[in-house]
Amino acid sequence: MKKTRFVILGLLQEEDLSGYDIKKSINIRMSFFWQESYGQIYPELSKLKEEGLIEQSLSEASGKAKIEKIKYRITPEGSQALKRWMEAENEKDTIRSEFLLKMYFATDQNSEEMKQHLTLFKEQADQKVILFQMFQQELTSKIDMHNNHRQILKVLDLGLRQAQLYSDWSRETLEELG
Amino acid sequence: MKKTRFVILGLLQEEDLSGYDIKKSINIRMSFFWQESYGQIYPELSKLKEEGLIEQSLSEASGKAKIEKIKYRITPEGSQALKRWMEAENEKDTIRSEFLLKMYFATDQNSEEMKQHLTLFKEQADQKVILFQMFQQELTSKIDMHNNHRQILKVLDLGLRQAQLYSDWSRETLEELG
DNA sequence: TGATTCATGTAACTCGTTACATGATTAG
DNA sequence: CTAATCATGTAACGAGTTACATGAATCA
Repeated sequence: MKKTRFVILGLLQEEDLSGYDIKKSINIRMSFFWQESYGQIYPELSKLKEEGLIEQSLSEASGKAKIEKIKYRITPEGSQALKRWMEAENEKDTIRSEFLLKMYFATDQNSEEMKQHLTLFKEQADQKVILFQMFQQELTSKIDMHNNHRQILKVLDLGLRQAQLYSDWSRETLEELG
Repeated sequence: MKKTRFVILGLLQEEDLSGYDIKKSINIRMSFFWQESYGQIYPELSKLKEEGLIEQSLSEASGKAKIEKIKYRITPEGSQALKRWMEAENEKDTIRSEFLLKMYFATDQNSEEMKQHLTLFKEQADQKVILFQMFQQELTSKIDMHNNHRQILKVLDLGLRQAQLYSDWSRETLEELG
C-alpha cells in the first residue's frame, strides 16, 4: 500500500508546508529510511485536498514581490487518518542497495573495482554522519516546548549510528582488501 | 534501472540454480539489502535465456519419480554482462521503513502503540541476528577452496552488526519510553 | 545578463507486487 | 488422506521515477 499520504500528513502535523518543503524535509531528514519524488507528492496533495484531509493555508506575504508558495494545513479528518495509520500494523521494509549486492557477488578478481565502490560508499556514510550530527544539534539547541522532538531525535540517533557503522565497516573492509 | 538480471547472473556465477532456488537464496541471505518476487524472477529468466546470457542446465534425476527442476547455468556472455555491471557506478539506494516513519512522527500521545511497534521491530532484529549467525557459521565451517566466501562473509558481517544495532537501539528506546 | 535555484505540476514509462492458476510431492 | 510446501508461471494492478514544461526569484 502507498504511504505517500501519511508522510505528508505526518509532516503537516508539525507545521504548514508546501510540496516543495515536504520534498526537502524528506530528503534531508529522512533519507536513511524514506524517499519520495515530486511525481508522488504533488498529485497526492491534490487528492488529499479533495478528500478534505488537508486544506490550503494562507500564503504569507503575497502583496510584495514575493512569490506565493502553496502551503497546506492538516484538518481534523487528516489527523484522524494519520492516527489510524499510526495504530495499524507495519508492512515489511523494502531495501535495495546496489553496492551491497555487488559486494556480495565480488570475487578476488574484482577487488580493484570494489575498492573504488567501497571508498565512495564510505564517503557517503561519512557525509551522512556530518549531516545527522548537524541536524541533531539544531534540534537539541531549540527550546523544546512541546517535547515534540524526542522521537525525531531517537530516529536520528539510529540513523547516525547506522551511518557510523557503515563508515567503520567500510574502513575495515578496505584495510582487509589491502 | 532494473537489476533483477544481475542478481540472477550473480547467483548463477557460483552454482546452477532454478528460479525457486534463486528466490530462496535472496530471501534468506540478502534480505537486509535486497528482495525480488517471482513475478520478476521467472520472466527475467526467460529473457536472459533468449538473449543467451544463461542456458538451461541438465536437470538431475529425471528418470526416477523426482520432478525435474529447471536449473540454469551462466554463459560466457552472461559473465561478461555481469562484469560490466560490476564495474559500473551504483545508483543510490532505495529504502522504505514504515516503522521508522511512524517513529519519526510519534508524539507522547502515541507512546503505547509505538511500544508495540518497537517490540515487534526488536523481535525481527533479534531473529535476523540468529539467522545471520547461523549462515555465518555454515559458511565458515565449509572448507573454502576458492576463497569465494570472503566477500559474502563481509556483507553478512555488516548485516549482523546492523541487526544488532537495531536490537540495541530498540531496547534503549523501549526503556526510555518507560 | 545568464545560470542556478525555487516552485508547481503532468505524462509517459518502468518497476515491482499481488493474486491467481496449476500440478506434483512430502509430512503428519 | 489432507494440508503444506515445492515449483513454475502469468495477468493485472499499483507504486514510483524520470523527463518535460513553465515561470519567477536570486546570485554572480
